[in-house]
Amino acid sequence: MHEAIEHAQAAGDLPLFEIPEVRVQPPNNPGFADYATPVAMQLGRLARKPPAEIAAIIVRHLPDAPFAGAAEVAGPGFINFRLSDDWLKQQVETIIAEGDDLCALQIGAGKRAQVEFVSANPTGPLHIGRTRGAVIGDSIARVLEAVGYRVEREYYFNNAGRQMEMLGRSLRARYLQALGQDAPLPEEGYAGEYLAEVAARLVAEVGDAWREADWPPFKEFAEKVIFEWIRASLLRLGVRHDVFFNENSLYEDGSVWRTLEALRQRGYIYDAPVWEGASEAERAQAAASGAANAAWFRSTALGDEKDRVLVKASGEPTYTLPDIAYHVNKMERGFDLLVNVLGADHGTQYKVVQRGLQALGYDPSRLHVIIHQMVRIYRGGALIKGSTRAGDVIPVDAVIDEVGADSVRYFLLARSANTDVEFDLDLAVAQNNENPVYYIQNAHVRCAGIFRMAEQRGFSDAGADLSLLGEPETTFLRQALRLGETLIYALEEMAPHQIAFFALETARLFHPMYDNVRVFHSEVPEDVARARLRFYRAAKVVFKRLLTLMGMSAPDVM
RNA sequence: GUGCCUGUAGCUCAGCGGAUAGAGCGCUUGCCUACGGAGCAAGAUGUCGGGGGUUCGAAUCCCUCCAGGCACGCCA
Repeated sequence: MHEAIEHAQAAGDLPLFEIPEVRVQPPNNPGFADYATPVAMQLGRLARKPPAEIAAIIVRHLPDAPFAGAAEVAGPGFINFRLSDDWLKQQVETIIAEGDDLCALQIGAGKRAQVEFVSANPTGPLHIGRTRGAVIGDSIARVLEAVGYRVEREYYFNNAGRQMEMLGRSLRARYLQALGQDAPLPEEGYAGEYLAEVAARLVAEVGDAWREADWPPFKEFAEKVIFEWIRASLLRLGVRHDVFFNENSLYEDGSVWRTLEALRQRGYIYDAPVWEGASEAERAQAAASGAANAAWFRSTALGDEKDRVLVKASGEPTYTLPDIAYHVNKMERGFDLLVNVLGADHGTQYKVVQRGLQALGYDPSRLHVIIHQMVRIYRGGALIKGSTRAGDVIPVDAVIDEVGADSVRYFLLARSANTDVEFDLDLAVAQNNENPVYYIQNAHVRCAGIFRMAEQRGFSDAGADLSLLGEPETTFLRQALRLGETLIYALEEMAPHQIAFFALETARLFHPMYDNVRVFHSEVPEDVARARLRFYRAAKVVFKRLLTLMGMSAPDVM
């Protein structure tokens, strides 16, 4: 397009002006065209001609391309394109040749990306909200891989601090209870049943030898077992992290304090009992309680509502300081692209980290954050709510047991990260046609079925003449080849749910066609059957690719 | 109260400043002796939360109001 406009300008058909970005995209209504561009209307003012006339000029200057059929002007000035049918039919061979790398792109070739996701502290089993982050993170990682990046999946965790101490103390109580002792759970301890499970395992391993032990060994044992659980749950969903990054290492290598020092040198740190913008009442209260100095981050200088404490009066850093140090660490590791998947409940916290990076002279836009909204679980129409601490959360393992890993992945993926997910267990448990997972997977199963039949009959697709394919097949191919632009869009918008919608649309085109385009039928001549079989080999590749991109299985039978 | 997210068909949700706003489920009416019926065909269904504005053009961008969610700790 760009070329055509330049060419038209060079030929004097259009006046000189700076050419804006040209969008070519499928129209809402596929009846109009395969691809269309409203560029002539955009140019109306710049070129001082009616859009329809501009469109006609551009069309005259369009370069030839093997895949394009005729371009035409329509409506108020749209330029419409059709893909050529011959070219589409030949794409069957391309699709088969590309196989599992179908529509792989080179956008990220030679570049490294890191995706940080899940990052749950090992205080309890993986629950559904974190699982949403797991699915989004792993799916965007798969998109990045598809467009050429080398991707590292990272999990950041903290196994020190007050929460982990509470975990150790809680397990200690459960352990003593398992030994028949009357030990109350600590206040604000972890009350979930799962710790009783951990305690039972501990008793099985050490008997009553730890009866007099303090909380630290209990913490370590709980951490070990819970991490095993979390990793196992993730693995069931096809999620595997390359790096588990321990917050503690940032203390060990001194980078936590170095980060504070760096901020201080840049004038972003001050020591005070209350922040500079505190109200009279807050000051009076602090003075009355004799509060000592804390180290404050002057984040208000970067647009924050209030300054944030980085080091408490006790001398301990808050969670925020190591978090900034961690992101500095990531910035320094030389990735070309950093992605961070967070739940909405961490959205505010993240902004402080972003300002920390900014204060240290980093460009915070190098770090792309996907913030996803909450998952609400319903059973029997009733909302199930709770916290890890209270222990009434459903571990995702139970959900996987009920509906299967593929369904969990699909349901958590097939929504924009910006919207809440209503996960209705009753609905998801019902394995009927309300579940789009089966609709998509069935497309793959049906392709596999054709090849089972072909094998039985000793029929091969070798030497197929693809020109015998018909209009339903080219319609399907037209859709399938949009995978490439779907990947680009998912990448640009950091919106992996696009893949889920694309897969459903593709299956939606497949099933009606399958009914009409039979391979083994008395009225289908052998050479047509051969071409169609070849076509279904490509279709099978398409669905395998789509399901794999979503981290789902591509079964041959269900 | 402040910040972020959301409001689109009966329900769950897509929708990238462009043409007649879409899909799944549900609903209505049909179809099936064929590679897996977890199927197929046809149909009905909309004040895009309300109101202003910008634009040749707004569900999309801006302002405002209403409604819901999340976050606002010297917790992590």
